[in-house]
Amino acid sequence: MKVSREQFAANRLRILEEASRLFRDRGFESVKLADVMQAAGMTHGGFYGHFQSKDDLIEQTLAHRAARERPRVELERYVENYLSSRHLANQADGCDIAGMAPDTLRQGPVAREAMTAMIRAQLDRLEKSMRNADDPHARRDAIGSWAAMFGAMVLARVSTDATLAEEILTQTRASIGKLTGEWEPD
Amino acid sequence: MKVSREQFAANRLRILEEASRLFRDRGFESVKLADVMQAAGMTHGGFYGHFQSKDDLIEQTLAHRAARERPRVELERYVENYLSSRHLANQADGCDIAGMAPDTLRQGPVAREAMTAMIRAQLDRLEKSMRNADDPHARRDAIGSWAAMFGAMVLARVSTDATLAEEILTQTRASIGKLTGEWEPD
DNA sequence: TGTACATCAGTGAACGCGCGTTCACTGATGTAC
DNA sequence: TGTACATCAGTGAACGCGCGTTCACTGATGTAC
Repeated sequence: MKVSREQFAANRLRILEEASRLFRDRGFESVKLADVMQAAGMTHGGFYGHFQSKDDLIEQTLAHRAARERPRVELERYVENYLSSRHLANQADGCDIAGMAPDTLRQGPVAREAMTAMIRAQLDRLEKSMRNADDPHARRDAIGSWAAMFGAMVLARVSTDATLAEEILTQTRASIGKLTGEWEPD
Repeated sequence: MKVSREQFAANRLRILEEASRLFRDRGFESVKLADVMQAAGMTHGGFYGHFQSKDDLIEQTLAHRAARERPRVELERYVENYLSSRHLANQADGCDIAGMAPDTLRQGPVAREAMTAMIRAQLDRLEKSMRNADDPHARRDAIGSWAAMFGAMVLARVSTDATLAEEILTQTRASIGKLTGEWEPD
């Protein structure tokens, strides 16, 4: 049965949002189109009214999330939240880059282009949030901190050892603190 | 045609090594068993004489590489090589963790257990290589540095923008230099 | 040391499952008059 | 403002391709005598 124009547009957004959550949680490969459509409250046949293929969905999901406006952050709190047990466990609602960049490594140029835009935006955003934002070293500190945050989250999520995972998060937090000199100097 | 016992053992090792290179380069999913067997100089049918399944191959490949003896490193040079354009481009011969941890995120507990062992060994190795190895902060610096190195390599490899990729590597290198105080203090 | 035979590693064709994709159909939307 | 009809978003069964897995077969290995 046909739906209204507004409902059609809403359905498309719903698919993109549910896909984004599922992809972050379980990766592009193991998430089936039927899973996405079911999560969006439809059956799988309707998928091709919205997207050309699964690859197209992956690309559009990344582009959709990349285009999202994001608020300016307060750096210290952002780092704390990012490197928290809550974020470790909550992949579906967590960082798009931590959740999808590992899978995007194996995707084609279009998907990787969208992910590159997300990374670029994230680095710019962090740089502007640095206490020393006008300092020529702000960019270095932003990149170094972000690489460590992202890396720590991926390593901690791979780990089957909860103690090791927590240690990676905690020590990376301390390490960024030392790097940026923003808290707990030693 | 049957082969000698020695040849059989050699073939198994050859499969594991070729699988490791292919998996690092292209990931677990897109590498087909036929690709692995062809790289090892055999046809795909012989695979099941060595392994129970593709998942079994993935697990044994990780365990095989995790069991490898690794030389003590000279940290400064190790970081330079790790965060180099050469390592960026050369995935097949590069770091096992950078090459396979992103894919292992989506694997079962056995594979993730083997990857966890690799991460643990790598952190211990780096900690012992720190200039301040006896300092209580050595572990923090090792974890912070490694998270940044691993994260930077994955982010740079996802990037379709070569300039951004190089910037991530260079700035992360500088950032680790500042963190560990081992070179180029500012 | 040589011969006969059982074993079994590797071959390559064939199978079959999972999942992306297609398609005939339904019935609500929205337009023409 | 109401009615008739064309459009088309969504349904769910069916299709078919790719690739992991199986299997009958081959011929070299290695053991028994």
